[in-house]
Amino acid sequence: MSNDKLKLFVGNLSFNVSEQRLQEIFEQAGEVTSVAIPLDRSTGRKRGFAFVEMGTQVAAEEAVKILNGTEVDGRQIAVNPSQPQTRSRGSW
DNA sequence: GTTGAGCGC
Repeated sequence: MSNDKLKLFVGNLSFNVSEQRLQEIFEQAGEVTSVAIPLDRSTGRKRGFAFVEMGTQVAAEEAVKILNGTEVDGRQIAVNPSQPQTRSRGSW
């Protein structure tokens, strides 16, 4: 079965790569709707991970299977479907 | 170098 969300979590990311770079990479798998690299809200520095949203679910699955383990800037990225945005207490 | 975003007490 394949019932993942359109949101993709990218871990083990190189600090040298940018959202624009990620989008080009993920467009190989399908339609990229959005790319985001969250920064540390305390320091404003990169944490080494990113989020990518695909226009369709099949594209997201293709991204996981094709781009997971892809070497970017000398570092292999980990692509997985993202979990719900675990807010400590703001879900309701 | 791994789950964002408001978040501290």
